[in-house]
Amino acid sequence: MTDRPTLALEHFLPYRLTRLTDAISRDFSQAYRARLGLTRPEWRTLATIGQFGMMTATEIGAHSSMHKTKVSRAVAALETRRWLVRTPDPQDRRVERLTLSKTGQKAYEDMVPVAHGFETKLLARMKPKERAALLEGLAALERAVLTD
Amino acid sequence: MTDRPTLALEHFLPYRLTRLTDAISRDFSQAYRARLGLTRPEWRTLATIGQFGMMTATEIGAHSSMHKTKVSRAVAALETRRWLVRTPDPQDRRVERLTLSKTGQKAYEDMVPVAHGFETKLLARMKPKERAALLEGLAALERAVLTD
DNA sequence: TCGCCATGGTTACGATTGCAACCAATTCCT
DNA sequence: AGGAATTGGTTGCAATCGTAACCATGGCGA
Repeated sequence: MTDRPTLALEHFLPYRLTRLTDAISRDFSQAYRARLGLTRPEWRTLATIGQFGMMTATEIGAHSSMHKTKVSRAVAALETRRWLVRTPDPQDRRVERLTLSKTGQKAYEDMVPVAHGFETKLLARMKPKERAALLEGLAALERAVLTD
Repeated sequence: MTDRPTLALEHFLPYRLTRLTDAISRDFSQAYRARLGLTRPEWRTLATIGQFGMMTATEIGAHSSMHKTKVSRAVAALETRRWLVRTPDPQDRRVERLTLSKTGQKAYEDMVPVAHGFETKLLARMKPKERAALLEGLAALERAVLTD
């Protein structure tokens, strides 16, 4: 009996991940898109500068896993919105030092509890043991995928 | 001491998921894109029909979590490639019954071990306990997110 | 110092995407 | 029976995205 080979899509790890990720980040983006009118790259840029303070565009890309064109456009959009200020680096005139404006900082501080709330509410729907398993498994997968 | 609120992006679940998913499905899509010249929606469509046999476009969308326009375009592409055949449903003339052609079936059968191999190799980089944790955690997250 | 490669960042372009509008066939309601 | 709402599927359009090309500046070796 040579069965035809089959693949159960619903058990296939890459598929499961994309489906989960699509659903979750769609839900989450609604939480801030409606409230702040931000696109996802803009949100990430805001989150990264908010977390680290002054940064360059390249650093933002490295830390938020975004392509540099995405960062460039997101920075431009946030600048138009006056949430972000560029100042040229006196040491190296290729570089722009990016910081949040007062308004941008305020927006960031408003956003943080929304993000935490979203995550908490999501994890609250799982049992403590499942939650622990998820976090352990994700950390291990990150080690397996994102390194070396 | 009222600290400013901060969010550590690298610990934030939606971000971790998108980063992992991006990396993994980029790697995987290279495995078949190079070999078969398929886009991701086309791959999913092939995988879904291959798994279930005859299907309608709507069913493919439901089972593979794809928007109907994506399915429609993927089906058209696979049809052009002659990997897929449409036959009108005699009961309901709105519906197209979609099946793989012999060539399409062959491509599917070639693809299945590649997919399994990819997944196995990925999971092999984790310890058995981590692997178990990941699968348990993902299942729980699916329950939490994709239902009700 | 001069030429060459590397780096920071932007832009042009083609491809992909989702939304909404649409067509055709069917079902529902009265 | 006959119009209204639903469903299966396709297409037009605007927005988004990644690749590659590009510009400007800086670093480095001879």
